[in-house]
Amino acid sequence: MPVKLYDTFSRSNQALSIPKDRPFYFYCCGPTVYGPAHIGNFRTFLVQDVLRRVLEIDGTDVVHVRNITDVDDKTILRSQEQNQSLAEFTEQWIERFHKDCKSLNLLSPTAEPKALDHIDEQIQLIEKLVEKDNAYQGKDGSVYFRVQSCEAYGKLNRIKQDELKTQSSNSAGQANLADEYDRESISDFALWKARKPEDGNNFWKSPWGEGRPGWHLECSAMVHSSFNGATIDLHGGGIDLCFPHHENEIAQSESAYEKPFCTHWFHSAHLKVEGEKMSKSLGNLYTLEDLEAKNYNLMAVRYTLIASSYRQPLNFTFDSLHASESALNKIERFAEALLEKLEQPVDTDSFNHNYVKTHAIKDHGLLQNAWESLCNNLNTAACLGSLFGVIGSNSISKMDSAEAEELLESLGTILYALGINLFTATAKDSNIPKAILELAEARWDAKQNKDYAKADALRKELLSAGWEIKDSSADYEIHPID
RNA sequence: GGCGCGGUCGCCAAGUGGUAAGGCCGGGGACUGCAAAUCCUCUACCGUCGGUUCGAUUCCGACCCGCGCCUCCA
Repeated sequence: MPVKLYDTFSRSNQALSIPKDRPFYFYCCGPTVYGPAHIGNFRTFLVQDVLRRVLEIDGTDVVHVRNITDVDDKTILRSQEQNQSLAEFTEQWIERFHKDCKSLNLLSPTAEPKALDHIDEQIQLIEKLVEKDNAYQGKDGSVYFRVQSCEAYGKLNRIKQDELKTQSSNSAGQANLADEYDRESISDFALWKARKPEDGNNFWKSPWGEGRPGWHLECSAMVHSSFNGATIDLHGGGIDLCFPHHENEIAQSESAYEKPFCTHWFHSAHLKVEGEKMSKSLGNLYTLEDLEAKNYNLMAVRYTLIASSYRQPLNFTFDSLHASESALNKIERFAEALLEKLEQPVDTDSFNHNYVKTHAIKDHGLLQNAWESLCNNLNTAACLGSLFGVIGSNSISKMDSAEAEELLESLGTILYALGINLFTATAKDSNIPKAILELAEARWDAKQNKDYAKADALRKELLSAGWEIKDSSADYEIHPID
């Protein structure tokens, strides 16, 4: 089934063209590693991850490259503040990023090139651009891309060059004026940034003197080297990268190599938190660590971040996290019921291993609609809607073992596409004070002895101490009240 | 000013030219000593005004409101 995706370039839904003679080339702009990634960053990476999974289930061999930007103003500045070498500094955040990716169940990219490992290619690219007169060295020693030399500049964002220049006159453009004198045109952007004192030891040699690569250039060079100079099939990133970053990538690559840079463009919308734009000052730049500290299941975080349209801004709220937890729970009950239908019942612990994977199935059975929704521009909301429709239809009550097995495979495939593992919520390991444990134990004893008055009194006492008791038939649990 | 997105039940959110999926919350019920959990069950005419049409929430136009990018940013 063809996978359709909204293509930013053509501004329309397009069936992705899958090459027949080679894998599908998918490049994503990855993180700049100057600190922990926040959930907004992860939204983009998660959406890309789901797309990749859908393609793979569909039988497409995907080469997924996601770079790491390990040199820029922020990484340099922060490393110096920490008295660390740039490499030392970025290494810790790369590790942290990998850890976070793992806990969100993101598949590892096929390759993860780092900008600093590709300085040579970047210099070669600049040389090419200088040679072809697409670039020049400015008065400050930096090398700039001559936007005027690229007729097609602006085609991704549908911006006209003459409009770009006039932008300096409006409020948004004011900041641009600062270093206008260094370059020919306000819209020219840096390919190579000349060394400055504040860069410390962080500079590299180039034909234009010491300095460091510009951000836009890094991606062009890494795309080129990662895919051996081929035109790539899909390029992804947050919507904010659409301009100027991706526009600049196109300009650099197409000017230098004289062939189309990329066929489809894939941008995901941003995240708000509790209705507000994420920002440090508002204290709402949540990291996974923050959410874990609040005892949220990271699978619910994943669910929240992928459950609605990736093209729409998403308002991340704690309400939505709770809703996701409940929804996940509902899916778990459904899976559990299916597992019980099997002739040789499988316990929930092995569910993910046995079923959440790429089954080689053509027919998704009851979940065919759910699957088709995913293929239709990654419509995860409709997919989940179909899934819950099946869950609510009570269709499993009459199922035999074989039918349950089949549905489990379909379910597992859909969950794999979404990257959702079930039954991952770990018992919240609160440190329960001894006194509370004793009270709870006393209450349980009273209940067993049918001394309900005493049991209820103890429950109340526990409640006022901030602890809640939940009974099952054979046991009880103690939870702190939020 | 330029480019772009959106306004659907209390919240979140799909969708279609023929009278609107789903999730959460809430109400009712079952079950349970109670509570929790679980299960069953209930609730919308789609921003405003025009137009096209046999018929529009879905197409077109205007307007109102909200938002993003145009500067580092997933």
